[in-house]
Amino acid sequence: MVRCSNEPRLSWRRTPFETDVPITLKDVAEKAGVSTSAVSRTFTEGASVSTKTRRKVEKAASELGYSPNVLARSLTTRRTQLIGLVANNFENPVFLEVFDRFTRLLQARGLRPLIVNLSEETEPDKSVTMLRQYSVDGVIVVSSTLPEDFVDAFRVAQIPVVHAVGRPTDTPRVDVIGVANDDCGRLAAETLIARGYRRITFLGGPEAATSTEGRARGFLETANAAEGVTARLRYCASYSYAGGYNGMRAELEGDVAEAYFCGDDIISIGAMSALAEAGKRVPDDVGLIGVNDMEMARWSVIDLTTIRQPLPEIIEASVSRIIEIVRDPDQTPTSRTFHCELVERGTLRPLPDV
Amino acid sequence: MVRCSNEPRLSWRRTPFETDVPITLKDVAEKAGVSTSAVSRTFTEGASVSTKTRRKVEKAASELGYSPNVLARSLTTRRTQLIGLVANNFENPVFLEVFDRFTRLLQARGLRPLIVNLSEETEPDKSVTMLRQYSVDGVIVVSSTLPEDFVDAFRVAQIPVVHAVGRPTDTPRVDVIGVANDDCGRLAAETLIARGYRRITFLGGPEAATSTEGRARGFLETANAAEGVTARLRYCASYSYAGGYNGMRAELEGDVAEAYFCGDDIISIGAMSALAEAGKRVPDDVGLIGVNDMEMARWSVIDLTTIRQPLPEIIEASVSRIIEIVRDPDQTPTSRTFHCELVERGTLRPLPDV
DNA sequence: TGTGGCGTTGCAACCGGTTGCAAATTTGCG
DNA sequence: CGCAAATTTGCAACCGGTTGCAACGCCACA
Repeated sequence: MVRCSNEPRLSWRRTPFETDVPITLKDVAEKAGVSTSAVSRTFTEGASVSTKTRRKVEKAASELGYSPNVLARSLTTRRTQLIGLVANNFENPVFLEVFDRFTRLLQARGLRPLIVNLSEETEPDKSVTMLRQYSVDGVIVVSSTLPEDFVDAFRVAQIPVVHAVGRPTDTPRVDVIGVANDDCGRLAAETLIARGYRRITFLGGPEAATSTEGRARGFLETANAAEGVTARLRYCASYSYAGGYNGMRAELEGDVAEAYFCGDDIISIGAMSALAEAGKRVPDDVGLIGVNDMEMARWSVIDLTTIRQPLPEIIEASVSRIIEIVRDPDQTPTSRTFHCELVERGTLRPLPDV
Repeated sequence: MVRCSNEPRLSWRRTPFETDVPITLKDVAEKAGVSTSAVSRTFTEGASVSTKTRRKVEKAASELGYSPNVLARSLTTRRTQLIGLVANNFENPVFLEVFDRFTRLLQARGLRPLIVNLSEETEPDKSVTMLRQYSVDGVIVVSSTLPEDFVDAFRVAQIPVVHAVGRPTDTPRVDVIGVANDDCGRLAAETLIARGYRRITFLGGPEAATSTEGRARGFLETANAAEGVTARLRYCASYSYAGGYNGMRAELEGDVAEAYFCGDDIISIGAMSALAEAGKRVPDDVGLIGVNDMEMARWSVIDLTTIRQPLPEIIEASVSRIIEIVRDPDQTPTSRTFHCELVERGTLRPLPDV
């Protein structure tokens, strides 16, 4: 390999980016007539450099279009500024909003998201290896359907990890940011009952998802406590349109309930489609209420009544938290719980007249 | 900093991931009783190692749970296996499919996607710096609305770049993979005219988007060549639900056309919502045809007639191409053009009886 | 047994940075 | 102006790997 950074470059114009070989510390040091340490320190917060050399270095650096190589730096600082963003559901449109927010927030903090798509991965260790090879500073697992072993694997591997949209508990094994799922189920049941629905069903996500269980519990608790209300459960194969669609198709073969609490907005939309195909009108024949309040819920073709999960807040909290843990890894994991609220739109019948 | 990899570890069980400090080459070398070079070569394809040492090394490595540090390696090999994935539209749900496919494909090839969200970035150089600091091997720009300066900036910075979903031309400045946008516009116009629509309008994306111009051109060409057909144009502010919604709202204030060719499925859906709110039925009162054939287009609540852009193929081609360019950067940029096809669903009136 | 050839091995330099330490310089103060 | 303290600087080692090169061991063949 030929390094020729010392020889004059051939380009007729000397703009920062018209160089053939990446500029290194050494190039800048030479040009500025100082040691490489001086250059390094100029680019290191809080290091000791006189204003004079700093100016010389900055001049040389900007003339050469130099910017430090984060990866080389990471070798000694042990910080890559890389954050693994692990997800396993690319079917639910809400995740586009989620990625949008995560990527912006991370970028704004000088971090870079390294996406890991676990859609068809079953080996926790493999995903750990994938991220360890890149020495990510930390990992944000954003999923409520990923088996616990996955997030556990990061803990065991000593990689700082935050589980976003996970299930908060009193003594979590890793940091968790999520919502009170049972409250969410309770709120749904209360809302449906208040609307006068009597035969109601929870059309949940995958039975194994951490979110499903809590929502089912809260829903059933409240429903069973109410006079004359019968509540049932049905799980969908995934948090996706197809999941909701097929779930509702199955319902349509039997006794259709008066209203459904869907485990996610996307399930509601799938259900809505199946109902439409079967000639049932929403909300006239069947009521629907979802969870999330994703962007699409407010589209007027959808116009979905739903329970808002404060995703922006959850995401912000996750990013802040991972930064904290990276800075000081010896923290006891904590749960942070956000609360849900009802968002009224057009898929439930109005409150009965008093 | 204290390195203590030589001292016995304290954990009661010796599983690969229950170590406190990341395992390095040296650890493995020591344990296997060989030099670090031997270890390195064991993990380097095509290097010269005897079967005996290879076995010793592999044993030690797996006992220690060692996997090489890609970033450290990249210093000498000049390959990080990192691919920048640059996008600026996180509002169009089709991008979730796009990300899903890209991330899977890249992972399958041993590459890692580094997402860069350019939603609110206006400085091309900044995005270049962001990616150069991480020495990405290459960049895939996936957008038809990003100003050309951005992808140009990568070219100038000598970073291998592929522009996916871009506008193919005869002499592209960077590699481009996309569709024949004017064919796409032509196909739309032909389809609408065949259905007997006479007053038709192109409800395009942002006027500055590379895709919009070609589609408009093909659309107008064909429409103007047809007897008794009048065609108009209206641009939407963005490829998003809101873009389409507001675009159609503006239309509704004037002369509503008989049918609309929407520059993207998501624009169709926005338009559809605005129409529904105005009490217009699709396709009875107004016809709609989109572009993309995104997942949602087949949802029965949407059921959108559309022109399919072969995204899976475009994405596969983009990944293959970036790998080629990374391997051999001195290639003349080429365009690769895919063709569109009509997908019939429920938002156009049927063919008139013959 | 001697010798040539080949596959394997380790040394040491290097990739692009950072950082502890001691030397060199500047500053403050009497 | 002299001297000690504070600040700045460069040297050199190191981060975790790779790789050119020369030395090594082994085997075949004469």
